[in-house]
Parts: sequence; structure tokens; C-alpha cells
Amino acid sequence: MSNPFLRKMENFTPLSEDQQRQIMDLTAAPVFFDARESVVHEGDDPTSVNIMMSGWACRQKTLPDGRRQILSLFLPGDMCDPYVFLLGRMDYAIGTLTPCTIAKVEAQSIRDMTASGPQLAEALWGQTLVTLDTQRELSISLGRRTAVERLAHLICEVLARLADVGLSNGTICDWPLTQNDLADVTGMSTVHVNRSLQELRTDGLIELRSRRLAVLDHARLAALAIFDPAYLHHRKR
Amino acid sequence: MSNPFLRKMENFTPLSEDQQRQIMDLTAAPVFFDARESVVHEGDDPTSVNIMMSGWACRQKTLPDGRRQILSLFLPGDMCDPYVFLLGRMDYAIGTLTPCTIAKVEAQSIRDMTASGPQLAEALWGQTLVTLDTQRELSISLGRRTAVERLAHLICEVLARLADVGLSNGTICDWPLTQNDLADVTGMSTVHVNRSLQELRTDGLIELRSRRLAVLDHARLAALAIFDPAYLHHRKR
DNA sequence: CGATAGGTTGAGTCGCATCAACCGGGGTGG
DNA sequence: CCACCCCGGTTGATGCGACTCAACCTATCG
Repeated sequence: MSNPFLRKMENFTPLSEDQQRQIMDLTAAPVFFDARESVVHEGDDPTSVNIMMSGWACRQKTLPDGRRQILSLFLPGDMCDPYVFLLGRMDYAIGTLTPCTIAKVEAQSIRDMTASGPQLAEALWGQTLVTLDTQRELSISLGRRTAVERLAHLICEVLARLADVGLSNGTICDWPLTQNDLADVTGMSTVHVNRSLQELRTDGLIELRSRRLAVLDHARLAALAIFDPAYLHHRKR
Repeated sequence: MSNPFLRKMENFTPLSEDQQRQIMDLTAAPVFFDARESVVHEGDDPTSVNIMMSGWACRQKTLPDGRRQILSLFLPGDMCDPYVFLLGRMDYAIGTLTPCTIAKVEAQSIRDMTASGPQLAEALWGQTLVTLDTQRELSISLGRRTAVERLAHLICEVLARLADVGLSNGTICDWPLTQNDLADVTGMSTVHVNRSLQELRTDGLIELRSRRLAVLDHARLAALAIFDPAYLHHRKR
């Protein structure tokens, strides 16, 4: 299996053999995590950068009274936070949703990468800008989309991102998220997630059971979600 | 008046005389905009980076059916998007809320800055990471805070950011936002913004009239908002 | 085989949206 | 200089989308 992180980097710039090896080396010795484990705590002083090699994780924040919001999903190939170590403090926790393998890259390695020339540096910048746009798209969902639209949008996004690293054909994929997780991503209650999912099902848009998702009518789903993949900035493939 | 952008950069790293001059030069010839003007359209190919020298602006997206979400506010000193030009496409529009002066910095100048050494490069990274955290905090508001909490949080944040560039004492500031703007930031309706503001007023937390805001009880306001300024990463001053 | 996590369903409630009317002030044109 | 206009703010009535609470159902796993 090819390296999903390498794949995402190449999405931004063509890489020399040497650079490819450099990146492979960084991610050579990933760490294993169980499902529902904590990877980084809020308030930690970050010294390394996490790169997802397999599994699903998320960035989240829990308010003092227990309200929880998932801020982003991490899928294979995603880099959790290039350069976080500059800030000296993690403002949000990172936790796994499924068993994961995660590469821990030291700050110095990142600095070396960017010092080695503008190409890798700009690939990192590019990734970060896409992360930003993704976060903005979530803000739009939470602020202005209805419950069903939010779910539809999330499904479209995840499917596109998985497809980008070869983990989906754009229609079918693994779906490890519980309805509770889904509620915390989309800012709604579990019960309402359940009902909204049923709406998507009875409208013939998706099929979802035993941790597998199939989109039955992608065009209609995307239209309902007002989903425009431009913000993901995926290159043709 | 000191340069607010310089001030924010110095928040991240001490700058040599030379670097200071370099930054001053970049922002020497800003462009003037009226209130409610468009600065960048969605879909534009960005060739330069915008730096706010005075006035308030915002990043926004309008869905096909007219729903509008403001994704971030730009206050003096804010850099709208370091390195956007890498993506080749603006996914969100930028528009002014008040009359503004905005410095347009060419892509090449940004590249020169970062090539000149890690210091300025990391200051830019730092700013971007803070932008990201700010966007995440908005997601939390939209996803998990109630109407009053969202408003309170926004007020706390803006006040802190203005104070950071010397435009507020942390209690009083200009407040050019209409209730309609406020609704589009906080993902609610104008009417409900009105009622929630009244709640803040009658609770003795704020005073707001004729475009001036005064916070009467910052501690209680911050507690209500569940506001923790850590995510802004302001250095002591 | 019991325990448990996740999913489903129903009833009742509430926060916030919508629609619509009205108010008040600053700017403009006659 | 006054009348008007228009934008932004305010208020009330009504409806709906989503939340809460609570019970029950189902698959998985030790």
C-alpha cells in the first residue's frame, strides 16, 4: 500500500526521488493507538507533529459543562498540525475514533524540510490552507446549513477526501463514526442525527449499516448538501 | 500611529531594525476602500495578500439561496491570507464592513520574506495558526454555544484582539457591526440577535449604542461566553 | 448468557426562525 | 430648512426544527 501522506504531498508539488525518500523516512515508524484513545491533550506543549497513516481520529474540544464539539476529522494522510510547536500550547485535544497508526514527526524534521527549499515548505503551506478552508466550510455548515444538509455535506466531504487517498471509489467507504460522533461533528443531538439519517435513507440518497456507507445518488446528495468540492483543492486524478 | 501589522508580527518574534523597515515598506502604500465594498470575490485567482491597516472587514460566503455566513472578521493588523496564492482560487469573498485601508502585498514579497530566514517565516506561520484556532473557536460557538453565549464570546474575542493592537483598553471600543452583520457571524437571525443583545444589556453586562461598545462586567461576560483567550496566543504586554 | 454500546422511537418542550409591522434618526433633495 | 426616505433597530405573534427525556430494541463480545 502506498503512503497516504506522500500521496497528499504529491498533490501539491511533484517530488524528487530524494524528497520522496525523505518523506517516507519521516513516517517510517508510526505509533499504534486503540480506538477512543487520546493522542494529544488540550493544554499540552506540542513538540511533534502527528501524521495519520491509517484509521480515523479527530480534533475536539469539550466545554466545562460537557458539551463537546468535534472540530475536524483526521483521515489517513492528514497532517494534524504542521508547526503547532510554534504556539507552545495545544488548544484542542486530539483523539482516535478507530484504531490508528500515527507517525510522530519531530519539530526539527519539519524545520529541516522547509529549510531544504521552498518546494516542500509550500507543500506544507498548501496543506494548511486546505485545512483552513475545510474548517471554514464546517463553520458554514454549523452556521447556515440545516441538520440534513450538514450530514449530507459531511458525507460528501469525507467521501471526497477518502477517494483522494485511494480509500474510496467516491461512492462506498468504511464509516466508523457512531451517531454520537456525528452529532458532535455537526453540532446536533444524537437523536436528531438518527432521524436525519433516516431521512437521507428514505429519500434514497444513502445506505448506511454495520459501519459501511454507500451513496446511492451522489448528484442529489451533493445538491442537497450544497457541496462544492473546490475548497478541498484536490488535483485531478 | 504605529503600524498594527508590525505590532502583530513583533508579537511572535523580536525583529531587527532591518526587518522592521522591511515590513513597514510592504505596508507603505495601502489602498482605500469604502464601507460595504468587495475586496476579493469568491473564485478570484489571488495574486497578492491583503493586510488590514485600518477599518473592519470580513471573509464571507453566500449560499446560492442567499444564506450568508461571515467566517472571520478582519481587524487592523490582520493578514487576510498569507500564501493564498498557492491555492490559485479564493474560496471565500472578502468585503469591507467599514471604510478601510488595506495593504496589498505581492506573492513575491511574501516568498522573499520567508526565504530571508526562518524568523519571519515562522512569524507568518504563527499568525496562520492563530487564524486557524480562531476559526475553530467559531466552529465551537456555532456548534455548541447558545445565542447569548455566541454573542458574548464574539464580544470578548473582538475586544481582546482590538486591545492587542492598541485599539481598545479591553473594555470599550468602536462597534461598527450592524445586528445583521452580527447575525451572519453568529449564525442566527437578525431578530434574535436583537433580543439576545437586550438580554446582555438588561443583565448589566454590556452597553451598546451608536456604534460604541462598553463592557460593564468583563468577568461575568467571559464566564457566560465560556471565553478563554488562550487560543488567541497573545503575548503579555 | 448477561452486559453493554449503539441505534430507534415517541412525547413533550423550547430556542430560535419567520413574518410583519412600527419606530427613530441621520442624510438628501426639493 | 423642512419633508421625506431609508436603513437599522425594536417588538409582537406564530410556527417549526431541534432538544430532552425516557423507554426499548439489537448486535456484539467476553
